[in-house]
Amino acid sequence: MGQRKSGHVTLHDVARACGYSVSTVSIVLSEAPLSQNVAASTRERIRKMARQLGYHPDAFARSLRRRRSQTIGVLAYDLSDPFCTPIVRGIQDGLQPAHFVPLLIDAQTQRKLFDSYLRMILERRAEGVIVIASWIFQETNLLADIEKNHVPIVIVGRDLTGRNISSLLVDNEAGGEMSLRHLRDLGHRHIAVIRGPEELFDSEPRWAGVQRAAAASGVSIDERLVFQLPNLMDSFTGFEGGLAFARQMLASRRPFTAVIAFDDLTALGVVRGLTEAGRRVPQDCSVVGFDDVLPAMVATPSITTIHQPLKEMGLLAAAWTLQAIEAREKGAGKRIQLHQAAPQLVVRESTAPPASKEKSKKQQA
Amino acid sequence: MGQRKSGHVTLHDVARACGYSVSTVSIVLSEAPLSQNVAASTRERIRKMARQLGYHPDAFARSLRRRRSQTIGVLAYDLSDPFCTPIVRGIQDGLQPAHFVPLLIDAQTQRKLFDSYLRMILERRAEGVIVIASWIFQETNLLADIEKNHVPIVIVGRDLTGRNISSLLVDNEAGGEMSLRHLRDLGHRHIAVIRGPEELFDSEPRWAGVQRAAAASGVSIDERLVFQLPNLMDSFTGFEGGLAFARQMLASRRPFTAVIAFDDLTALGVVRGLTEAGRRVPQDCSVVGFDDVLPAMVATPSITTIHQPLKEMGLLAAAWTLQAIEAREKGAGKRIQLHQAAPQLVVRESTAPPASKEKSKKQQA
DNA sequence: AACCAATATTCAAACGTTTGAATCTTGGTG
DNA sequence: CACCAAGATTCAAACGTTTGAATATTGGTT
Repeated sequence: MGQRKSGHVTLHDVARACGYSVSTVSIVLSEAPLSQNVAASTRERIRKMARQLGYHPDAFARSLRRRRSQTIGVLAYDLSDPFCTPIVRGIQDGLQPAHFVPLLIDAQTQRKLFDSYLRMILERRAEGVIVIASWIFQETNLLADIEKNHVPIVIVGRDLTGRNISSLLVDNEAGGEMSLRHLRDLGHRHIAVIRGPEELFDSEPRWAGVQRAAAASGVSIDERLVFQLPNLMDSFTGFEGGLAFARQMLASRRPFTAVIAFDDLTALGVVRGLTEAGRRVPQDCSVVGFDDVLPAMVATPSITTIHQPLKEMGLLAAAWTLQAIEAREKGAGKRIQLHQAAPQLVVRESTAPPASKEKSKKQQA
Repeated sequence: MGQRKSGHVTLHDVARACGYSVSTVSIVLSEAPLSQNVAASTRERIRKMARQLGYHPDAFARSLRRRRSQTIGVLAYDLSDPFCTPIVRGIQDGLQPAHFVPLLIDAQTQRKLFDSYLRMILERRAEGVIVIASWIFQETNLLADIEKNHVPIVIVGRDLTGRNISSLLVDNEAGGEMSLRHLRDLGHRHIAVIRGPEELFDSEPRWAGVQRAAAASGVSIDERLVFQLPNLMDSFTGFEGGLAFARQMLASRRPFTAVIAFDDLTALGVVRGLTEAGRRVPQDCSVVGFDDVLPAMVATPSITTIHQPLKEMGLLAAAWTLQAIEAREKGAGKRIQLHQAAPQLVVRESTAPPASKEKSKKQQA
């Protein structure tokens, strides 16, 4: 009935329907400070009518006028990677109390999409941007655009403080250390390592951590048992890489009793490869992953891994973004921060002490 | 430099900078039909200046004026469920060519969040809504609101055509049949079944399919080998349920050589339970899942399952929504549709013929 | 009776676009 | 030289809000 041209009920409609001016209605419905001055009876009447007509304020008009979008762009490099979703959830939860909404989109590991969606995010006047990144994010040209528009940006999963961007990631090196130390404590001495792809930021520090812990605890790592995943990678090539390397390792007949895989999917690939060849995990060979994503938890044996506090990282990313926005409003200069979240060793079923002391016997069979 | 009060470059800025009126600049930059009448030289000049200043049209102002948001609200019941993400990807891909953007949010299986986010979607004037649903979506009050605002809506994962909503889901019954027939063809006769939670729409038809195929192929299902998952469920309780039931089945000492699990996570739980008790999959017991999500693929043994064409379903959902929007513009009445996507059996490592004992030996023939 | 301070409500301009209608240039034609 | 049709550009109103300033309505003091 009250609907004029647009399919939506507007302030105007409500005003006309209850005989007050648009201003009054607006003041009441948006609970502006002035609404204290509005007679309680009027308030009641207006509210009732609004409800009755099914009025919802138009976010566009409101944002245009208030110059606030209440939106944070969230750009995930690959939503189907189980790594992303807990972070996203943390972000959403962190934004909600401030009445901000994430504008969440999936770059599907394609640079082209990434770019065009980033532009879209700017056009929708996001007040901040959170990028969940990995290799996809190495160019700076878009950053320049963002900077030009003074939109605060936080990146999770990479350290880009060098390019003046607040960054949030797990302490990869500590995680690497943990995995090696765990295996060492179990008694392993012949440990294979599958490093991450060269392009991926996490690869280097994890490997460094492993090496450091090895040196510190007197374990030497046989170079011939160190592999590296190839570059192009969606969450699935990790699995395939793990599988391929496991086969390769076994074929080389070089003895090893444990594998440190770059991430959980890689670890699962390794398990597959070992199982294929008749090696049992963990009795014949231990495997440890990294990330602690769902598949690692529900596989049998479940994968011992290095847990990343993903949800907490998402929460923090949201908090930083909001606080950067606030700072900008107050005219405060922007402050770039870095946080390395503490990883945590989660011991599950895929690791155990190495078989017996006569290692070669069983393993070469 | 050109930026006045807002942090953003506006049409006005561009106009002033190159000495044309706002209208002209708008016409050129938005490639309106009138822009054919604009001298090529002016066009060039304007474009160049826009680029130089870093102008991006304000989506709010544009949407307000054009009365189009170019946005489809996408409400996922649980983004961290690996079931959701492929659908989301399909939706996003289906929307892109039409220059629509999904406003994607995660209801986290909470009705309260679901409601408040749905309102938010309406306020942001989404031109359509796609709900990826399961149990969470059983009330109609919100639907009424949506209807009132004439926003087309499509639901994927449930049949709500009864409530006048276009629905898109897998043919659960066919899937159920497939899983039973697969096991039967392998020679299994003692098959346990774990049904889905009662509240979940999929549960019933899958079970019906299993029963139908059983009847048709002369396999009888022992009622005492039929279980049902409890109601409250995030994607993880499926796993726990499977594990619990596996233990229970084994404890009952009732013989069975295969398990049909409600979904992949449940299947993985079953595998865990069987393994715990020393039963090998598939040599001692076969397990089949449903959905074909990532964890089923990367586990060892990989899980034989019923594949849902999730991405295609997402694409179709997007197409339907867009076409409903178009129809509404043309004043055509709304048409509600139903599609049951064809599932597909994916044979992997978790199923095999039953161990050849007394009875099964004969039946293999 | 004039004045004041609350209290209650409305005006009108603005946010950044788009677009139908209006205006201003042209050069070409009769 | 008056006239016209394109061709090129601009006017001005609108989209649905918000908000500082203005106005109208009270009853209460001097």
